[in-house]
Amino acid sequence: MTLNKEKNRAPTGTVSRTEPPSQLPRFAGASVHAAIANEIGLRIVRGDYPPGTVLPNEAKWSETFNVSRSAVREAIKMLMAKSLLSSRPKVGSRVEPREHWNLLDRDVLSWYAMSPDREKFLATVQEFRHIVEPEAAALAAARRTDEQMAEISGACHEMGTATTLRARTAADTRFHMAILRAAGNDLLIPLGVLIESGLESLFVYVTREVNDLRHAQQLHEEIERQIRLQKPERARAAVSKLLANTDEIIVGRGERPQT
Amino acid sequence: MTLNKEKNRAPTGTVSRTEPPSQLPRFAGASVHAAIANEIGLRIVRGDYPPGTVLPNEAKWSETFNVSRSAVREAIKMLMAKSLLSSRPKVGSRVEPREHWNLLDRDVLSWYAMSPDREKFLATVQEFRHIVEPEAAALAAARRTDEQMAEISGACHEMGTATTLRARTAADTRFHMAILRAAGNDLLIPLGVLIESGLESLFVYVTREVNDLRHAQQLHEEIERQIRLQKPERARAAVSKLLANTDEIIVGRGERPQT
DNA sequence: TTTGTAGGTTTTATCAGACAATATATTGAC
DNA sequence: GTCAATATATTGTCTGATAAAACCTACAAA
Repeated sequence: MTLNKEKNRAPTGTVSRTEPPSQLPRFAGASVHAAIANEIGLRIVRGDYPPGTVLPNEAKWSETFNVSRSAVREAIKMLMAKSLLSSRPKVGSRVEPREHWNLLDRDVLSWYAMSPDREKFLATVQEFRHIVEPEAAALAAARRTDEQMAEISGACHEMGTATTLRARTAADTRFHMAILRAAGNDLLIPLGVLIESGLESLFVYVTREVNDLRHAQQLHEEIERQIRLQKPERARAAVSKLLANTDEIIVGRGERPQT
Repeated sequence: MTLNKEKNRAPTGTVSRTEPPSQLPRFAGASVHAAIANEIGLRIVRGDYPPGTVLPNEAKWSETFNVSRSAVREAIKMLMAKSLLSSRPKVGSRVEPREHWNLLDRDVLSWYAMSPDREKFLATVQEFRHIVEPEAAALAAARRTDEQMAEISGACHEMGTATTLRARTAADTRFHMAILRAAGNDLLIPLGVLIESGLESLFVYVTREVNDLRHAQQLHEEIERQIRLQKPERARAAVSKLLANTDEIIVGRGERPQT
């Protein structure tokens, strides 16, 4: 679990036992390079290294985390793949301007959600949902297959019968993702991570009142119904209504998060 | 430029001069690992290795491309960062289901655009633009700063005065990206790659008639005007109209591409 | 003074070969 | 047949060396 294996790591000559432990946050089963990518990525998104800045070089990371250069390199390659970095010989790894970042990437999004301006982040995600989801629902109403409809209805029903808030949120996520899939445009699929991230943030923020839950459930069922009846316009409107309801919850309680 | 440097690559004992050259497509200045990531990524998106398939192992790639294992590993890490792959010891690198792919990534998108179903790809991109851009224009009309407006107007004007089709397309791209930026939602920015990709595909497909160009220019100017006048509803409508016009061009001439 | 050019230096890029960790496959015991 | 121990193949990590690229410096020439 902990890094710094202290294996056969005896420097030639003197044995310096003064090097700092430098814990690298690790999740179970996650590789070292993944942990490093997470750590550096988080620091970049968080703003520790503003765009244009040159990161510490490989050797430096290698010694601060007590890992090999190759592990660091692989981590850096991952961040390059997400356009957070670009690196060239002699010049080092430079943080790219934020316009280049792939904000819709799952990891980048999660780092964003962890950064100080979490609240602004949630608002941005919510607004984005307003832009995309009503239209997606309309398309879903027009093109859904029976199989896709079953998935939507199933998730909606699970939402209603879920006993824990966590289970409800999970079903909620499935519901909205199923709609995206039913819309029949492949490019909508990656946006599922936004819904996931948004609902998860919401989950942390609020514990809803029973009345809120009842009302929200009705709004969801209305969406399900209109997609089932294949009414694009009404499905679009129903989603807009649901999102407006979520907006209220956010502005109403976002002030006092319960983290 | 060419790979296979044939340096001090003399195997112990016999010298086998029978190994195939195995050219790896390289761009000027691109590193080996980047070239490998491109090649493997393209093959995956193209469908050579369907989701669920296990890729050849590191050693195999290493010898087919005549590069070191580390170069291959770094390439694979990049593809993992885009969720095209996941890999575990003993089992190998397995292609992830397509729902996991980050389709909105610049590279993945470009691989998609190179794959056989290019036409379907273009249609999907175009439809996605219908979903997002009208709303983005409405937001831009409501929130643009004077500086952002100058950028939009500038690009629009350049479109009108461009002498080559390529220059026009470049200005066109800038125009739409500027609108996305002016909309004031950071999550819209990464969608710029879609516009880029879509217009570029379009560029390959059609050489427009002069009348088409004149009409398209008017439609763009109408968008510019409504954003300048800060009329969200009219801006939204103007973008829808432009996209509908583009649709016609695609269905009208998409049948006979001029590649 | 300015300009060009040749080295020197720092950093990433690539290579090679070893060992560790892990998940599957195989074998053996009961 | 079931379960546990062992073998095996593949990625993960480490080390240390060399190559290539880009910036910096010093110096020479116009």
